[in-house]
Amino acid sequence: MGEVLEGTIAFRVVGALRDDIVSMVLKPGDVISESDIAARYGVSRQPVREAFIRLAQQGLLLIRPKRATVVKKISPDGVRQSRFIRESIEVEIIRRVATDPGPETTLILTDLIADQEAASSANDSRRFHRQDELFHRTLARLAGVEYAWQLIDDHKMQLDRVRYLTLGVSSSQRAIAEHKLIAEAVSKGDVVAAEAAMRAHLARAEVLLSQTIEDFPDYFE
Amino acid sequence: MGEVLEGTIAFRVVGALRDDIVSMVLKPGDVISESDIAARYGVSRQPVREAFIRLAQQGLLLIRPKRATVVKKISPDGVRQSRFIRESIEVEIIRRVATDPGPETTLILTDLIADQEAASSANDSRRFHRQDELFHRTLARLAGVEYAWQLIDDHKMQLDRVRYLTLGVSSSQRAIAEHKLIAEAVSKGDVVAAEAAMRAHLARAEVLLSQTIEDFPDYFE
DNA sequence: AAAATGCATCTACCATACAAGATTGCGAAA
DNA sequence: TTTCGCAATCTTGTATGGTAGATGCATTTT
Repeated sequence: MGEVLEGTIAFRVVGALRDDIVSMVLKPGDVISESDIAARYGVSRQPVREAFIRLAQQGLLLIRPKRATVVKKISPDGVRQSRFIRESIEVEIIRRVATDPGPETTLILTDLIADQEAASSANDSRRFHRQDELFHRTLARLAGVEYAWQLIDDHKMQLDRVRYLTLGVSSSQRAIAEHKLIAEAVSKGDVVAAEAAMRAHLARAEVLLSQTIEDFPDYFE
Repeated sequence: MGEVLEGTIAFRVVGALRDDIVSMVLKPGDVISESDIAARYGVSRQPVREAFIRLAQQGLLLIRPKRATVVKKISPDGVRQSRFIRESIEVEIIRRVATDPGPETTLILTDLIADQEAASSANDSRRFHRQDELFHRTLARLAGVEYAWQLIDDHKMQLDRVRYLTLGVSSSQRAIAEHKLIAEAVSKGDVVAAEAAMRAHLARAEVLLSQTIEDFPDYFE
C-alpha cells in the first residue's frame, strides 16, 4: 500500500540506495550516515534522512538513534519467514486461478513462458529474471490480487540479496520447466496439481541459504 | 521487520496519529497538514513530517506533494485484497500447526478460549477483541512465523477501520464457537477440517462490507 | 600498570527559514 | 452574467544550524 512521491529528491535517493543495497554495493553491516550519503549525491541531509526512514521501514536499514545507521544484516529467520509469506500467498493465488481459469489464461501464460525461453536462449540473465518475476506477477493479476504481489515484492528484497550472492547458480532451464508444469495444471483446472507444482517451484531455492551463510558469514546476523 | 525509534517525538506522533485514524477520530477524507498537527502537538513540523511518511507507507495517509495530506479513504478493493492476504497466511499457518501440533498446543489454545469466554461473559468487548487477536497471533507463534502475524497486523489496520464502523454487530458467541472448532481440529491433527474451519471463520465478516459502504459512502473511494 | 575520567568528535534528532508548486478567490474585462 | 487572469495564501519539499546523546581515545588518577 505504498505511496508515490515521484520526482522529489528524496524519492530518487530512495531508489538509488535501494538498488545499491540489493545489489550488494552497500553490504550488510556497512555503516552510513546522513552526511555521507548527502555529500555523495550532492544534496542536503534532509531528503537523505527521509530516504533512511523509508528504507528502515522496509527492513533494509537499521537506524540507531544518536549512534549510526547501518545496512541491516540478513536475518536467516527473516528469510525463512519471508519465504513462508510468499509461499502462502502464491499458493492461494494459484488455487484461485486454477479453480476458475479465464478464457485467455492459457494463452497469456504460454506467451510468457515463450518469452522466458527466448531470454534463456540469449543468455540474457537479467531479462530472464524480469520475465520470471512477470510470470508470478501475472498470476497475481489473473487472480485479481495484484496488490498482493506488490507485498511479496517488498519482502522479496530480502530474498534478492541472498540470490545476488548466489548468482549464476540457478538453472533457467529447470525454472522454465517448472513454469510449464504450473501453466499446464492451471489450464486443465487441476487445482491440486497446480498447488503442488507451485510449492515445488518455490521450494527449489531453499537449499541455497545454508551454503550462502557459510560463504558470507559476515552478511548474516 | 519494522524498526523501532522509541522515545523520539516522531515516534510518539506516529502512534497518536495511527490511533486517531483507526478509531475514526480522523475520518477518511479529512485533510490535515504538517503545520496543523505540529501546532496541535506543540512540536515542529519536522517530526510530524516524518510521521506522515511512515503512515503514508502503511497506507493510512496519502501525501499529495505541494497540495495537502489526506486521511486515505478506505478502498473496498484494498479491503478485499487485505482479506485475501490474511486468509492466505492464516490458512497456511493452521495447516502447519495442525500437521505437527506440539505437545502443549491443545492446552494453550484451550486456555485462550477460556479467557475469551470470560471476556464475553463480562461484556468487555475491548478485552474480547484483544483476546481474539491473541488467539490468531498465538497460532502464528506456534507455527514459528510470528513475524508473519506482524505483517497481517499492519494490513489489519485497514480492516479495523471498517470494523470500527460496524461496532457491536459481531457476535462474540459465534466467534468463540468457531475458535473451538479450529482448536479441536488442530488437536486431532485434522488438517483438512482445520483449514475449512479457519476459512469459515475468516469468511464470516465478509458480508458486512457492502452494508457498511452504503451506511458511510463518504469514507470509501 | 590498570582503571577511571574528561574531552574531542562522531551520530541522528529537532527547529527554523526559505523555495516552489497548487489552490482559491477576487476583480477586471468581455 | 460569465470568464479570464493575477495575486495572496495555502501546501509540501529542501537546506541549514543547533542540540543532546553515544563513542573512542587520550589523559589523569589510583
